[in-house]
Amino acid sequence: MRAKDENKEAAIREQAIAMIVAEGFHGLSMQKLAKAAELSPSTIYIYYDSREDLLNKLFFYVEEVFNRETLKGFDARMHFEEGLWIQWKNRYRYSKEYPLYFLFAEQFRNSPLIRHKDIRENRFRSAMQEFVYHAVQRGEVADLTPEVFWAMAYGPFYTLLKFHMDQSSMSGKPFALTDHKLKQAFRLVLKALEP
Amino acid sequence: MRAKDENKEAAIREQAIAMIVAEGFHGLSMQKLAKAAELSPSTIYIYYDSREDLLNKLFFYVEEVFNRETLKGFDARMHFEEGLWIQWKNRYRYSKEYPLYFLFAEQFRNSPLIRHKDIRENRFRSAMQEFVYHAVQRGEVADLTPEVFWAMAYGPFYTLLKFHMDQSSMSGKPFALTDHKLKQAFRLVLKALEP
DNA sequence: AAGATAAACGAATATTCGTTCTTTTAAAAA
DNA sequence: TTTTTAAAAGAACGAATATTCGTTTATCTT
Repeated sequence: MRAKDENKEAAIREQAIAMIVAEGFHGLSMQKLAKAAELSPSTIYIYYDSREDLLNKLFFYVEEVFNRETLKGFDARMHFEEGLWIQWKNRYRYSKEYPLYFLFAEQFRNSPLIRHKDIRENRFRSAMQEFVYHAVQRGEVADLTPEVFWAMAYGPFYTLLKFHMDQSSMSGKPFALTDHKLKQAFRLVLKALEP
Repeated sequence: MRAKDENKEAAIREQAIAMIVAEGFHGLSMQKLAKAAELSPSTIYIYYDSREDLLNKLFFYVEEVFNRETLKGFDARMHFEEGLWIQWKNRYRYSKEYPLYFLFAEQFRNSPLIRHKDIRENRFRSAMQEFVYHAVQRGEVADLTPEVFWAMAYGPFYTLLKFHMDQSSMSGKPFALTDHKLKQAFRLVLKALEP
């Protein structure tokens, strides 16, 4: 029997993500995708049951890469400052290495597609919860509702990151996120979160 | 001549926003919209040149309401703590009074549609810039890059608000944003931003 | 080398899309 | 009341949509 060409699955995935980032969900048609990935429309259906199945699998794949990259060098028993900083750096690095994945996930997260599934639970890892729990025990960080903590610890970071990715300009020139600005914001967040 | 029924324009607008929030941009078809607004597809084209024109006008309308609501009771010469708190409360109130508008705008903002236009500039009002400038002069707040300031001042707020709107659950039960949690987060933000 | 099997293809399917055409209707102007 | 004019309707348009069908092709097994 003829062997599956695994390159094709990756080609479909990468082209689909690129198309969605460039033109949105309605910009992804199976025929245009087939043309971009240089294969027949029907071939897509060998790897994915349907358009909806494709979208779901794209999201799960991207989320998997995100989780892997985000946990690199991270340990739940780290001191708070070190652990949170690693999280920031990992997420920042992820957005630079996989910018299309990042933009795709943001688009997905803000679309109603996600509401029809129950994907959101996994977003916040139990490793992070454990990390925060121990840091609170050690008196390294204020004891807050999980959502308030998350909002303080990551809200500023993601706001900066999205400015950067969208090349938003608050005044004149487009914003570029530097290591210095990232560290500066991090210090402010630490200040807010000290017990 | 026959008079325009202005109710129709509003009906089209509200139904379109509801459809987009419920099913995404590709969930908005002119024929389904016509059915939902109880009129003929061709009637839509009396009020809007095309589907794209409709989407643009929806966004501008929603942004206009947002700006109006957000500036209520706000003055650029207010003291920093009072002014920023009014901004938080106004935006919170807006999200409660116009939840569909809020969700629509979030979806629009994270889609590539917005990249094809140049809408984003207006997002951050000059009134806000003036407000921050004076507060810095008076030594009420740290002097930061606009983007870093914005990320600190609004990042946590919007993260909380989106948890609330999406009914995300970080742990067990769905999150509900209370006045108390809002005030708590606000105090933490003030702490981070003090000079 | 021959046969088997699934990958891959490209054309064809029915449906839905945005938009326009033609006709009817209602209200303002005469 | 008659005329005029644009609002509103609904059927119809071609183009594009997701998916499937029948056939061909490549590679593994025998």
